[in-house]
Amino acid sequence: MPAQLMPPLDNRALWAATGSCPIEATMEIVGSRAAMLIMREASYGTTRFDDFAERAGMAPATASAHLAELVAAGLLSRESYQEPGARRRAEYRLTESGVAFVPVILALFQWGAKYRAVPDGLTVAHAACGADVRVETRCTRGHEVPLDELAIRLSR
Amino acid sequence: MPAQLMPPLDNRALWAATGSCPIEATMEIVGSRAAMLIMREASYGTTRFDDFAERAGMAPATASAHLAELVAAGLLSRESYQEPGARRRAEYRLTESGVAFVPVILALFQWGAKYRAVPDGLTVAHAACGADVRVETRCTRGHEVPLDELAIRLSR
DNA sequence: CAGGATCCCTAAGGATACTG
DNA sequence: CAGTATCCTTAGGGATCCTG
Repeated sequence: MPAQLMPPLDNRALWAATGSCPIEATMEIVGSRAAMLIMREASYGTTRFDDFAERAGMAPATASAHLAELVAAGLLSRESYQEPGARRRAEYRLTESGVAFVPVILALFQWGAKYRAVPDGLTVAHAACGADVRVETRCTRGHEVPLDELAIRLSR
Repeated sequence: MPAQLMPPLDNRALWAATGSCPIEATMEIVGSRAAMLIMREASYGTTRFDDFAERAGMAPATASAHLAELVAAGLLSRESYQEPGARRRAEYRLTESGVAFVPVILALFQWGAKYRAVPDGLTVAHAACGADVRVETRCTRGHEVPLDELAIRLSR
């Protein structure tokens, strides 16, 4: 039905020219289910160790390992802080590159909501105006780009 | 630095209300590196078995297993065809839901290109006008939504 | 609360070889 | 070309228990 997306090309020639594939590089960091769920939680505002483990439904050891990896990869920051009179706590927050990762989460969310999850489920909204949010593919000239009009190329 | 994204909330209450998390549901299908790379290839226009295995750099058995899974999940279609005088071939193409998955690929691409891969690497362009393409978060009223103004909610 | 240590176990996936 | 079959290794990740 959808004819074809982009002319067939030999990607390996392209990857060879640049040294690495951005998608593969990304998948090396968040390619596991656990890492992606941690990023989901962080995107929802979770900051505490136990909350990550509990809400993402994983063992503390798993949460620990993946939180450390994501901190090392620069997507999360770990700061320990202490409110006066309380004990020390650690908190994990999205860094700038972590925030930049949110569109990935959103794209996964959007696809799953449409093709996998129950209808009338969750939506993501623009807090300021209340309207639903979706990810769009748009070019720098402002056109919304149909998915069959994408072309990959070397930028130089 | 990026303060926080969305007010902290207990997602489990939300997931319980709807039955499943769209992101988890999506990760069950394409949560493995191999499956995602197959989707990358399909998005680039690869259609033949051997090309998938070779370009995604995986053993034929692995390619076989994941192609079958993705066909079963409805993201790819498998058709065998026969050009007159030639032998039968099988070809895998994106279905409608497979095309809808492209923004995920694009978001991963965009993040990796910015934070992981070499600069001056690959870009994705709008074939019709030549300008670079990126994924944007935009609400239905047309605002481009800063990532710290997203709010998740139950749609009913 | 925020983990570290240990154990175990299964599934993902590479390598190699073979077939219609 | 489009796979199947077999073997084998590793990493992901659950369960449990312990600690500052």
